[in-house]
Amino acid sequence: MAPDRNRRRIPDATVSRLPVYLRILGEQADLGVDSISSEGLAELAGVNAAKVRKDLSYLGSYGTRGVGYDVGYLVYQIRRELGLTHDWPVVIVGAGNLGQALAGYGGFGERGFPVAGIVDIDESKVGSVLGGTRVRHIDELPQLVQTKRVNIGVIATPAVAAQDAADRLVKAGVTSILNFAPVVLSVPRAIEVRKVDLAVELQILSYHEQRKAGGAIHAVPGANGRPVSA
Amino acid sequence: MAPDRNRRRIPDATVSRLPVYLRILGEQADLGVDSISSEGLAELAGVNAAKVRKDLSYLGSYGTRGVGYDVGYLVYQIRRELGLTHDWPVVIVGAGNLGQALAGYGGFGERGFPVAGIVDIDESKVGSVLGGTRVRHIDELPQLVQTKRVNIGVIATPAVAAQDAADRLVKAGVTSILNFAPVVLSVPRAIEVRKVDLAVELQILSYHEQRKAGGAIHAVPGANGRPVSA
DNA sequence: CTGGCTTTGTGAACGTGTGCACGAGTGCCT
DNA sequence: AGGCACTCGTGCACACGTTCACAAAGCCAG
Repeated sequence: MAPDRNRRRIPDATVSRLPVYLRILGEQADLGVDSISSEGLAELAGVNAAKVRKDLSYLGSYGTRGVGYDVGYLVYQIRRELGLTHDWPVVIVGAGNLGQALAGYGGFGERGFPVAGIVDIDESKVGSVLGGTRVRHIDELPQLVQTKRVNIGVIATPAVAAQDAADRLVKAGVTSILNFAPVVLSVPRAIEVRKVDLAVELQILSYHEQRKAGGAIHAVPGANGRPVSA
Repeated sequence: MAPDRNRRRIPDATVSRLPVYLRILGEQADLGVDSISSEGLAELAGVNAAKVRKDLSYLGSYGTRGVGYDVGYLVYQIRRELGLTHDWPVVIVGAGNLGQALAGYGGFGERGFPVAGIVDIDESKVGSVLGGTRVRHIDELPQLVQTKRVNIGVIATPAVAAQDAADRLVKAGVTSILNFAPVVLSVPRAIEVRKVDLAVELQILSYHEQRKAGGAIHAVPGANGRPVSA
């Protein structure tokens, strides 16, 4: 056994599943479960057991053959790998509907992502208080990012304002962005961007619905074959 | 059956990109652009040009060599393939922070997913009006789904209530679910589920942040293996 | 201590997705 | 009319992700 194998370079697909394992393991720990098999974890996570084992193997060999994984230790290792050993304050840009909901949603702070601040470009929104945080003007962004050591920015602006928000975030020193606006952001290579687009998700569901209905759309009685395009 | 149907079976990865192309094409159309090359579209979508061409080829050969794609026609074809030729009313379960934001966010209706209704299990929330829609009690869900012909349900409840919400949606006849709660839902195979988990997204960003910092820090003593006997 | 049972960790096969490179059409210009 | 510049559509090779299958490793009973 090499003392420290190259545990680096975890596949993207695995990284996106680790948070799911982490949440489940936390729940199990709360239930008093202190050991879990790859199969048990797989069932709870809704994935294949071999996938769980391979995913966890990227962290190192933390399981015990014939027994399973120690829940507490695994939680610790995953948290370590995901960088969740300390909080990551986030700044929200945009105090509209979504920004308000995000700020009001307590889940962020609980999970290690406290809202360091909310900013908006609209003067009329500045000063109001959302989820215990006062809305500040976007010009205060650089100062906010620096004093609170914020690395992660959340864009909750309308589409047209999103690129400007991104530019400001990057300029202020943020290096990761979670973007809720339906736009493709243009940012320097070094900036990590993740996008959450509700319309896209719904349209994907629409595709599958359309597919199910594909043969027999109830709304078109008597019409056989495909509709004639005008 | 029409032989035309054989061409169906679009890869998942492509399906998830079509909405992005669609949005961009719509914007271009509004700008008066009536023809676009795969390279132009690729740039706007932030992807590879060959990927765009391959993606669009699954819809059929709707481009013109030497010229590009007719924007209007492509919009029509993508909308058709995604099943966006008519509206898909959605029902939102959970009138908390997120449910309110979703209902208040007008973007749904605009993009063809009007909010047919919002339901909550909490009597005290029933009756209030969000985004022009009155909150109803969850017991009215089956009736709502049937009268408004809803196929898509959105779960915006706390985690503990999500599975129950899913069960009710399925029972009411919904066949696609967009889940915002951080739980793995258990539903019949035929039900399409998509999950949006903000904490997961943030944790993925955290991983990358940790990684960036990781190279410099690297100050973990005794990182080799775990203690032999517990 | 030995044998049997359980579960991990991983090599290998398979499937999906990506990107290059180039043939095949298409329109424009001379 | 013919050549040329341009761009699509796609075969192919490679990268990535998933799943199977099994040896290695640990635990327990007797």
